[in-house]
Amino acid sequence: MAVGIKDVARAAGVSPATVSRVLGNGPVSAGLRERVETAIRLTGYRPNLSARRLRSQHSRTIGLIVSDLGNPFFTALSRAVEDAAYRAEMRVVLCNTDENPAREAMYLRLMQEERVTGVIYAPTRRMAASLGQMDFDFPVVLVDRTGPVGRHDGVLLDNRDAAGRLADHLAARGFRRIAGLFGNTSSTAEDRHAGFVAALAGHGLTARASFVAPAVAAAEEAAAALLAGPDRPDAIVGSNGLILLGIVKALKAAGLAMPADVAVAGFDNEVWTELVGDGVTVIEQPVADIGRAAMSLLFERLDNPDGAARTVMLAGRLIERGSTRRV
Amino acid sequence: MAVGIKDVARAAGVSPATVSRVLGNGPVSAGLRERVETAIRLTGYRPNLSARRLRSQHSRTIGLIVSDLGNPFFTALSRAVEDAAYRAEMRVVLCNTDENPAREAMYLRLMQEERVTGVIYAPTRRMAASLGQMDFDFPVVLVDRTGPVGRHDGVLLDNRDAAGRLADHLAARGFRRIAGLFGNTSSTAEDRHAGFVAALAGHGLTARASFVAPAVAAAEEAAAALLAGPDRPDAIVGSNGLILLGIVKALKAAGLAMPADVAVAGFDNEVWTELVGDGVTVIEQPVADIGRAAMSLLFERLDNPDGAARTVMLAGRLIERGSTRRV
DNA sequence: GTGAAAGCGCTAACAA
DNA sequence: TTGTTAGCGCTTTCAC
Repeated sequence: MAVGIKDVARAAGVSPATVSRVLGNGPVSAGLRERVETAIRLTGYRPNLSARRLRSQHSRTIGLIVSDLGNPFFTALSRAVEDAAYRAEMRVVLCNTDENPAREAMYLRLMQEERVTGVIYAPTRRMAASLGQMDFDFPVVLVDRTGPVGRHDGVLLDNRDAAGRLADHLAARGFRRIAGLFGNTSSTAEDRHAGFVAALAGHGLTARASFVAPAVAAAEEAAAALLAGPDRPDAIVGSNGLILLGIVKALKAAGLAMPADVAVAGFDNEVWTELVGDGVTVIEQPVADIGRAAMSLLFERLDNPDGAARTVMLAGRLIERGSTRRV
Repeated sequence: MAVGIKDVARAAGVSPATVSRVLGNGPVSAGLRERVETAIRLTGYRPNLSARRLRSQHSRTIGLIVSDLGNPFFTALSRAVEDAAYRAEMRVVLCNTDENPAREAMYLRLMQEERVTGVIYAPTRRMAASLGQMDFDFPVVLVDRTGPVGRHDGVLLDNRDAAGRLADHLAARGFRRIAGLFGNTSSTAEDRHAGFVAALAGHGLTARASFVAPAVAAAEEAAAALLAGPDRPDAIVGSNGLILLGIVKALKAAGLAMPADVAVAGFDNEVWTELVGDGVTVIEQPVADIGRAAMSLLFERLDNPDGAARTVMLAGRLIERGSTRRV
């Protein structure tokens, strides 16, 4: 059998409580502490986290529920969150929903059963809608996407502004028949769509926007249709890194050049965007800041459960590259 | 307070044991089962997994320890593992070590404290070496990288063969001054190096190989040095997706064309590889198969703890693209 | 098929 | 500072 705290106590000639105190940095005299520590080493004792959590009634665990770990934005986010958690001596359990509401519901349930301390969560639009009726025993901080107003803390990019800047940039460069492909699962894509449409309208332009599954294949298909159809756009925007990738693939498949035939721009400064052609113009998100901000909000909420919900909004940065050069 | 099994029992007019049986699909009469189920719904009962695990002495949890979630290979792997786990009604806890042995040790310890059922693990070379002395209370299946021989089950790509195929391909295409950049943290990179060197020798060629940190920036730097130095190679190979990316970036920064100035090839069929220039020649790994195989090995090991250690080796697939076209 | 009782490994409350 | 005791929420005997 596994060695427990009692075995250690026996080996050190102390009571289990003393061992527990050593483990938890409680008040123990130096002499006993040392004896216990050697006993721990000798016996190869490993605490049983289930027992500890059950008894102590706190899990020191935060859940991070993201919609797609294949999206580098979320991998980067998870790294930031994990670093912050580690500094606070917390564990993080990482959950990947694949934009699937059923999986979101499952993980949300799991978080309750694990009795996590708090959750950082990027909900699909569909789940965000039901979030209003749900009750959790832990604080939830929304990242990247919004939920019901005033109910949860959140941190987001200023999506309308960023999308507007993208639109302004294209208009300024002389593009006129501008299309946009937006994700159909997130509030974020909606916000980007809204900002995009509004900004183009400000230039007297009408946006041709469609909503697609936020995945490479779906975006590629939609972009291909756009390129093959009548009145081919002279610029296409993608609302996240995956969609942008699909657009670039479709262009390549159609044998069209960027920006000579069609300009391209979008969100997320992924590594490949500076590699294809003369680079793809993108909005870069301050991912690490987003992660840190989410953790801060979570910790503050734990300290002060009854304060008003807060939303932190961060600005994106436009990186101009060859894909939107004036031709 | 949270509602527990006793509250449900009281609400249903049964004993806690009966509720537990309903929860665990134990033998309960249809009538009572229904009463309990409605009581569960009414009370909003959520099981406490810590308590359940403590009492039942099994966690139904498998740990997946990967070296870099920013590497699409591992994101894909985690998806495959999670799917298989889900089908077996198991949870997976996903741990990202960033190729950092200290983090590996931490997560390995955590897995023990969580009393996981088993672990699937991609160790750095450094940790793999110490793995021989370590003892775990659960089976460990190594993926992508080897450990001490005969000690753990494992599933790997046939790395020597795949690297050899890459070398053969380059030699056949007429490249002669061939360099390779290999990761310096994994047995896998070593195997690829060995296969590469051996195959080139078979063509009477000498490989110029260097080992670098398996990350984009480090690879870019090393590739830049290679390109700027005397006797510039006419082909460079990268031992994983991240390194390959660094090489391509360095070429771009140096204003060199692919394959006109330098041919490029490597491992991992990441999306961007078919996008830059006329595409990059790569070895594609059967990631999903690797994940599934790892889970199978794990489950079989749980059934049969004392069988001999097994290693499953899978073949890679060479995808020829423009980056190695004969010029 | 059902309930009563014990106890998983630990920490917290209380006493000394 | 240390030990004794109780009990976290659940599952698993064991009896009936």
